[in-house]
Amino acid sequence: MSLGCCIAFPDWAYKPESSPGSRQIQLWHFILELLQKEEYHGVIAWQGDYGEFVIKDPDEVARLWGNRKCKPHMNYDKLSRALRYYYNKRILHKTKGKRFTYKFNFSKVVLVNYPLLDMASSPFLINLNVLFEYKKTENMFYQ
DNA sequence: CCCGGAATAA
DNA sequence: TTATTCCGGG
Repeated sequence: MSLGCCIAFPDWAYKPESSPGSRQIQLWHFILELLQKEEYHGVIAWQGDYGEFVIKDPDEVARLWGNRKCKPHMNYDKLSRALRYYYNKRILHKTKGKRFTYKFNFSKVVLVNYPLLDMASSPFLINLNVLFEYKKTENMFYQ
């Protein structure tokens, strides 16, 4: 278990993208990556309910994402379409009425993995469970 | 802005 | 399969 500035991630979550067998960086993993770093708090940050985040600078997030994926023409319109594909996959959902605001779906995973934990008491454990969901999505890829 | 269909790519 | 691109519609 590694400890970041304020969020704890399991060690497997730090496996480099370039390691053999690993896929290309996924958007929602990238989002978590930005959320984890202090220097991007002016661009994207946790805000409101647990798992809820706000894209404060959509153009910049799109630019960063486009930069990572070598897609220089990336913009928020296209990035948000990719985020919308996560709705059916139950990775994300929209916080209606709040501009540029989305929320990670982790409640179910919390119940599955930590039935006795109080979600409201530990933000970093919730983020941990987001990554457990990731592990499930990736078919235990990192295990 | 936000939504989701459709075509296409890798 | 996960986006990317384009886009009509609310």
